[in-house]
Amino acid sequence: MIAAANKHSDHEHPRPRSAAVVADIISQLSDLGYRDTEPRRLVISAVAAQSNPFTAEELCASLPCVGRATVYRGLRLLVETGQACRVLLEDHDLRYQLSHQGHHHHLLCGVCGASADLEVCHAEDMLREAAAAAGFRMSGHWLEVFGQCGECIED
Amino acid sequence: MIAAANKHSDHEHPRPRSAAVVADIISQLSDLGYRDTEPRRLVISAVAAQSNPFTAEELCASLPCVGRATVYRGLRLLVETGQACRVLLEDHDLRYQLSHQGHHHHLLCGVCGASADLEVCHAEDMLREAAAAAGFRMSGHWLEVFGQCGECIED
DNA sequence: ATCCATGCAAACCCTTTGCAGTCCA
DNA sequence: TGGACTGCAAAGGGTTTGCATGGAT
Repeated sequence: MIAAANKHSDHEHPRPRSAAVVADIISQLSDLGYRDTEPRRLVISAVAAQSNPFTAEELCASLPCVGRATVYRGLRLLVETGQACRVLLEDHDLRYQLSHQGHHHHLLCGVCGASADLEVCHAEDMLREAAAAAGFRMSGHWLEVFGQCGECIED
Repeated sequence: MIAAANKHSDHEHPRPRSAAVVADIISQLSDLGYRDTEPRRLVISAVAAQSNPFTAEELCASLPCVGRATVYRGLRLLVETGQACRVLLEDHDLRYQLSHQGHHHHLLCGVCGASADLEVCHAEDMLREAAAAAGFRMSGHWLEVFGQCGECIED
C-alpha cells in the first residue's frame, strides 16, 4: 500500500552524470522539433545541476549570461514536455525540479529544502473513488506533502 | 474509508441564510478583537454570497464601493482566522471560499467551477506513513482534486 | 533561406504597503 | 480618545510579451 521513496538530495545517491541527463533532454526536445541552442543547453544544465527544488529566480541568478525571458521560456518548455515539474511550497512559493518519473508527488523538507518522491500507490484510486462518491469524475489532482526530512529531524 | 461529500454549489441545497453566516463570522471576529466595520461586513457578505470558489479580483469587482486593499485585507483575515480557505486550481489560479469545516480538501469542477468537500478519512494517516517510510516527519499537506461535477458530466 | 530562439525592456497581473484620514470600542 | 480600519495610490515580485536581431536546420 505504501512504498518507500527515493531521496533526491545529493547527500546519498549521486545522480546520473549531469551531462548525460542534459544530452538526453536535448535529444528528446529535438525529437519534438525544438532546436538545440546554447542558451537552452545552459538552462537545462543548470536545472540538472540542482539537487533541491529551485525557483525561476534562482536559476536566473545562476545563469547571468542567459536572458531572464529565456530562462522562463526554457523552464516552461521543460514542464510542458514533462522533463521538469512544478513544486508548490506551503507558502505558495513556486519551484521547479527535474521529473524523475511520470506522475508522482513530493515530500518537501521545510528546513533544508530537500525533496523526495512520495509513492502512495493507491492514493489515486482512493481519490478517484472518493470523487465518484460525490458524483465527480476525477481528471487530475495536486498533492504536496510538507515536513522535515530525516537529516533535519536529527539536527 | 471513503466518505461522500456535500456539494457546495447552490444548485441543490440552499445554504444557511447568508445573513446568519455573516453575523456569525462578525461575531467570531469580534471575539478575537477585530472591529465590526461597514466595509468588513460588505466583504464578508460578498464572500458568503458566493457559491463557487472565487478570485480576489472577482470579489473586488462585486464590491465597487470597497477599496481593493480592504478586500484583500478582509480576505486574508478570513483565511487566517479559518473562516475561509484558499483553493488552488489546476492552472495555479488562486481562489477563495468559505470554510465549511476544519481541515478538508476540495473537488473542483473545471467546467462550471463548482466545488465540493472531499472527505478521505484515512488520507492523512496514509500520507504520514508514506512520509515516515521515506524518513520524513509530515507536518502538513496540500491536496486538490480536479475533474467534472455530476451536472457537467451529464451535459 | 527559413523561421525558431534570444535578449532586452516594457508590460502585466496580482498582492502588499505607506500614509493620511476615519471611525469603532 | 486611541488604536484599528480604510482608501488611495504607489510599490513590489514574479512572470510574460513585443519586437528586432541572431542562429539552427
